[in-house]
Amino acid sequence: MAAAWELVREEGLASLSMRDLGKRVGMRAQSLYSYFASKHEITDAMFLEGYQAFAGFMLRAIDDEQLANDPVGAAKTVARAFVDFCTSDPVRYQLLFQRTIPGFTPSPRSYAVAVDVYDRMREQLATIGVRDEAAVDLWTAVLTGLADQQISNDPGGDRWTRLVDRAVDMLLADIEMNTQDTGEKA
Amino acid sequence: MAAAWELVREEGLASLSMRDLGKRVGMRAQSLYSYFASKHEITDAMFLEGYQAFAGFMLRAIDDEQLANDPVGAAKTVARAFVDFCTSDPVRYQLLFQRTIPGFTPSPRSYAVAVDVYDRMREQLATIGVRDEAAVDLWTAVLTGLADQQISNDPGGDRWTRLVDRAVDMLLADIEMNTQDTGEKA
DNA sequence: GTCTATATTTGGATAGAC
DNA sequence: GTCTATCCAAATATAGAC
Repeated sequence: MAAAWELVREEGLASLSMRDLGKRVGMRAQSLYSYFASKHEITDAMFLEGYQAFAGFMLRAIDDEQLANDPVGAAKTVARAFVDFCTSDPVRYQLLFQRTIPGFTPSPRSYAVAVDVYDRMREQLATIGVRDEAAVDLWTAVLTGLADQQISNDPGGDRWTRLVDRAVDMLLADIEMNTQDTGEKA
Repeated sequence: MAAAWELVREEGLASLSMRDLGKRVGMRAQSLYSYFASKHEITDAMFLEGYQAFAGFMLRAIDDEQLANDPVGAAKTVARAFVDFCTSDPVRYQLLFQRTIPGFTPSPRSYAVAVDVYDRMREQLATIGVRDEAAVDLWTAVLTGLADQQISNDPGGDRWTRLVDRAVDMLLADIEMNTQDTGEKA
């Protein structure tokens, strides 16, 4: 798996081949079939690993103390964690969030894990005040947009990532304005 | 070219092959080389066509009257035009804005056209009040983010595109707050 | 578990006849 | 301009020896 990640970071997701992977780990491509039944299984394992890393990274990002004492700061911490996760590994970002690998569909098992991770992310967003569907969708769009522009147009730089805090202030102001206050406690 | 667009919309950008394209236009793959020196030339021509369509579509989107009488409405018109252009043809979006086609790099000539189009877009953004670099970058990130989520997670629907007007209000409020007013006229 | 040998498919591209 | 014939390369995958 480590060799596979190395390779796709060097050559791109679409260029991963059994031959290259075999060479990288010091064997023939055919020998890999003792470990994975197909190339698809390898990609699927990477997909799964990526989502597990995502969940771990995001859940470690904030602690209860910041959440209680500094909700806006907590929101920024979460947002920065998300964008950092995306930009730190563009190929992983492409595999997890863009799905542009020709012909790849995650297995039901991996897909289920991904869905579960999204559920936990939604819970985390709720804790920082991003609750209703439209707010979640806008939050997601803005942060993936920043990550995407950063990766596409200024790889390795910070032209877009440095806008994350500003974007969070913008989003929170918008959410406050657009949330129908029912007068009840949440 | 029309057949090539058809094919990539059906099968994806990466799956475009000379054989398929030949079949679609009623000839052998080899005969296509009378028209294009290579497959790369075809992709490059699509890239160029895409940017020309983009420029035409965006420049037609607003008229001077709306710009003068209703600046916020004009901003929304421009934003909607952009997102509509992106979501109306996901494959073209991928070719023009995502650059994930394995091995494709636009020719200098096509690239120059793309750069020129971006310059004109920046001028258009300036007319609706999006002027300094950070504002342009944030605007771009938010709208590509919406388009991207729409294409990836709700193709054919409107879960994200319906947030465009709200996003523009959000952006304009943010830009007004973050622009250092020098006290001079622009 | 790893190898060699091989099957099979796919796709870009060229040569040369007509 | 279009065809047939062909070359070449890359890639997944299987069979079977060791």
